[in-house]
Amino acid sequence: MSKLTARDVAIAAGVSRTAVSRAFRQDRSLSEDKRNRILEAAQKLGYLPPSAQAVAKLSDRTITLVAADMENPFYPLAANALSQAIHARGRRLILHAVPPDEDIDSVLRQVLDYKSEAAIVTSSLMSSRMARDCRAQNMPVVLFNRVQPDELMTAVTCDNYGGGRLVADRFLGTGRQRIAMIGGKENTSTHLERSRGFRDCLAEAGREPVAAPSGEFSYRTAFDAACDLLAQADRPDALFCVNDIMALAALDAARVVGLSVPDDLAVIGFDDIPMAAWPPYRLTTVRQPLRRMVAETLELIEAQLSDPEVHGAIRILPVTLIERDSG
Amino acid sequence: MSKLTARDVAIAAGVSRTAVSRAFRQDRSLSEDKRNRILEAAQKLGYLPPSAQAVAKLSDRTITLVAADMENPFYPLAANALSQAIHARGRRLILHAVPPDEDIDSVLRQVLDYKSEAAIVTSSLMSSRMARDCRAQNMPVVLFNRVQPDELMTAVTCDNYGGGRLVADRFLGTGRQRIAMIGGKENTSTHLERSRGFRDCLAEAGREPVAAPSGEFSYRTAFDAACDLLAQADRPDALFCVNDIMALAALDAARVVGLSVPDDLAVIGFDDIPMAAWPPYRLTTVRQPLRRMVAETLELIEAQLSDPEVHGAIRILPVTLIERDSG
DNA sequence: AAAGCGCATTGAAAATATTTCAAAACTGGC
DNA sequence: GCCAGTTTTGAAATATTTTCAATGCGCTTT
Repeated sequence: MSKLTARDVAIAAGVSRTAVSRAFRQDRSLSEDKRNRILEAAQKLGYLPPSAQAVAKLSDRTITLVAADMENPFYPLAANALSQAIHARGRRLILHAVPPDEDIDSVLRQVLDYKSEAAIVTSSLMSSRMARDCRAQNMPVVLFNRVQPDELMTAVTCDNYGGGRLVADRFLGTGRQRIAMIGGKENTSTHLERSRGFRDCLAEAGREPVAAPSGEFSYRTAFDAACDLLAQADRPDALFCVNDIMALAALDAARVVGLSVPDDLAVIGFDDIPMAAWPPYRLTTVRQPLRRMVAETLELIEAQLSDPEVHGAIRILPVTLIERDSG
Repeated sequence: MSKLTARDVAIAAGVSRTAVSRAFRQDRSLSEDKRNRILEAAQKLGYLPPSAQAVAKLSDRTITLVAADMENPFYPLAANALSQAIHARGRRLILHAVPPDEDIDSVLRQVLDYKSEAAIVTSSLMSSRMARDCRAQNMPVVLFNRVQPDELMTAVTCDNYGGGRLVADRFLGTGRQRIAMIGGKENTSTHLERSRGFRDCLAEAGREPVAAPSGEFSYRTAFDAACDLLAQADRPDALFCVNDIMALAALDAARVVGLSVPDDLAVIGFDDIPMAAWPPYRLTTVRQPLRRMVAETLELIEAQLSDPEVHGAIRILPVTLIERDSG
């Protein structure tokens, strides 16, 4: 078996040797159609030109994490857990920070150029087109803590819907009368799933939230929203905040207003960040199984690396209600 | 001016074209001596072989942040600020997470291989040898929030020593009698400088800390240390914690013990993380001028990129005492 | 409708880079 | 000092990349 050269690929794809060379550079003078045909043939044969080999060598054993929203402590926490697990498996992690207003697709384009072994995306949604491109280049992509309506997308997430239900259940079980929630950013899957579970469970008991302002996942906005809510005459006596940072803000607001927790007001959060356990808060919250989520994510990546046909797995991991003192 | 080829480098270095090609690969069949001579000549002429160009193109306009210790909220905060500033300048950031027990040198070796434009290092110390290698490859390295006794090292840090003095000054000015501190990890420059400033200023007033346990920069350890300290009969009435996370732990400990802040106990931290301003804490603290530190860091990188001879600048930026309610 | 123009695409040939291979230089025993 | 083995080297062979002229397609102009 002689060594594989560009000529072999050229013959397989029915083009000139020149075209093969061009397909691997950003050279625009090649029709999209032809390039795809060449890349496909090259992949089947396992051919890489020297320059691509140099790049591939760099990216070897490297996993890219695409993350935005590093203001929410859950994400540094997740990044840290992923980083450690990835290092433990003899790989390295590079993190692409997504600027707040930047399109995920443009970042993933970079990631594709870097050709790391795989990408983990914790931020926003990606276009189906980009998902297809990643698959075409054989780069596994796993959405972390996000789901997306795409048959072929792989994702790991906790049971956000079930978590929302757990909270509603608990409020109902402890006889809360005026149940409210503070939501996150409207178009995120975490916000949508958590509040849907919460509302569904309430609805089954013939109830509904008395208020549901948005806290935009931020301390400051949630603090203001909670102050508003608690200043009203018919203030809620139970408050579900769809993440912990907002729940901590709600507890602080309750303190400012002079309410006693959990007697006057029960507060439950979501995530179980370390601060939730701190003495002044002792926040009851829904714990995301971070270690398991990380482990599953890496497993899915391994699975996709060893068999490129594997797609579309969505792993939803169970959550637990951590009962502390706030509700 | 015709295009530069391997032949030109070969002539300049007095070797064959083959040798030039070899110098740029990991090929071992080339004497160390000769390889260095070739690489030097190539650098002077500005020659890169195609495969190296492909790699260089990837790294173009990319700055690497080498960070560990993402548990301390100051570092995600700094990473975020750096990320935004870097993106604003049309570059991108990749972050190499350093596993807790891993050697910074091995990580920097990777960074060198990736050949990004520059590196910012927030974690631990690097060896002089590595610093030399980075300079040899013309990659600027700026230490962020770290200093290191090396003539040629570039660093940006806040005035940790001065900040320590500010705190001591304030405790003395408000008539505190039993002044203590909780330190961080012993061998870090932030811990050393902050506590040295604090101690020096006390010493000038003929005083010294009544206690100075280590909180290891972590909430949990600092909380325990503070509980110990405050349980004693001759408990301190003023406590300097060398970072904010530990100061928040101290405030929580004071609350548990039933002390009133700031009457029974003054607590001052260092960093001014967002949580310090939260209502239940209202922590008085020393603010690091994060935006300016970021701006200076990027300026130093620009300066080094445009003139490789620039080295050894250490920028120490002034800190401010943010007076809130805790001391 | 036909000719003309500009642009994208293509492959042969030229230029360049990489690998192979055999020779030369060096090394460390004897 | 001489030999066997290893490392280092450059000429030649092989591979890749770039250049360049040719082709064809779509659009405008006549």
